[in-house]
Amino acid sequence: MTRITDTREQIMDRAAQLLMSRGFNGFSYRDISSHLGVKNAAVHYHFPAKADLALALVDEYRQTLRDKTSEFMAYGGSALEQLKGFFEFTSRQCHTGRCICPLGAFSIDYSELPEEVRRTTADFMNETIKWLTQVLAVGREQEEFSFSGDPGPKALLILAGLQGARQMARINSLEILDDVLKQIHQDLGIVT
Amino acid sequence: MTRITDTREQIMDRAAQLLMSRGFNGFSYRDISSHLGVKNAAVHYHFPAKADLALALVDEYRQTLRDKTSEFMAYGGSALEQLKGFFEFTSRQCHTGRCICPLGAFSIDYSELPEEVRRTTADFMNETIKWLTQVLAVGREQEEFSFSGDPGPKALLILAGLQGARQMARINSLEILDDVLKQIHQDLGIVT
DNA sequence: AGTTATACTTACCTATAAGTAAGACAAGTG
DNA sequence: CACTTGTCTTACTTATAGGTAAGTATAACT
Repeated sequence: MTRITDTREQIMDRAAQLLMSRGFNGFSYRDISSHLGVKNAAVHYHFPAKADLALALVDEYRQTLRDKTSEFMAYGGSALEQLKGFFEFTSRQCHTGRCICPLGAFSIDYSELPEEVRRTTADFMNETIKWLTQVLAVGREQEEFSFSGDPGPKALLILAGLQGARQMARINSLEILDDVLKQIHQDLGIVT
Repeated sequence: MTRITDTREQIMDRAAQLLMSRGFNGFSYRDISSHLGVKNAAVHYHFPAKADLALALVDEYRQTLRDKTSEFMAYGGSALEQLKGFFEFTSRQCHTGRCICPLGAFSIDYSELPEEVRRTTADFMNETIKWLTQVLAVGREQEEFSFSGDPGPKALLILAGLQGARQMARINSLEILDDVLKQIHQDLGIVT
């Protein structure tokens, strides 16, 4: 009774969860198949090599971000709302066990990944940077928040801060992410 | 003619390099032994389990930091110099291929690590946070730099920013680390 | 000279990983 | 009805990982 691509979606879901909780080299096809109650080869049927799975995962993640941000990129809008949405998304992911960002998960094994995965991962990162840079520029223009210097490096610091906070939160506690988010707000002059 | 503990030191050196370039699960005893021209079991002789190696690595790293900071923690001093020393140390590590900070390397596999390694890693992180918090507090007191809010969260943001920047630099380029460092300076009101 | 400790090597073991080839079976199509 | 297509299972292969037990060489100690 399994619907078409039903298993495929389930594989993706489980893989995404595993990727963000253990890293790319931290889970195996067995972890996926046993959880779904299918055999190992079933996963290989949908994703012949693990690199195919990696590619699908990063693509899916990128598409999600694109859907959420494309409207803003095209027409502008409330930068503060975009920012808050992003922060909440990040926070919620961590609080549901998906503490490692896909970028973080892949960065460790980056040098061993196939070229296509590397390119897609890098593209994803650059899109994110570009988006946040514009959000910061627009938001300062509209006086929703303030900061000194160029929006580009500022965007990098915020993204790196979130990335690092997620890592540190794993070792210590999720409080660290909250503190870092609070500090980012403070540095942007956003009253909470 | 191998001097006492000579091989042990070489193992540590190579392991540290591998840890910071591939992550803890990204290298094997074989990677170490083949590089040193010894057999696999020789590494096991010095570090029976990989967890023992992990412990030694994080301990060594912690000791390094302790040596560099203990004087400051005891008597105070120029916070700006401490900060610059830390930044330069980080930057130099990345530029010599040791892009992944040990904390970052362990954070991915954190949940699978033995309790002792986890505790030591967490201790190391907390020591670093404590140190940077004090550096920030003293530096603001002495008007070497400025920022708003508590030193604690600010220290977290800076550490997380560096941590994240190292990851992002792996995917993109080392320029990202430089940009993030520049932005941190800017946000602290340090003129470069 | 004989014993002991150190620092290895040789030769294994077990577990698990990714991956593949071939077959089963159901649903739909000409 | 025969045939194809999509989706899986069974039953492997190959490679590598961490780890161990037993033996060897060398220097140091008594």
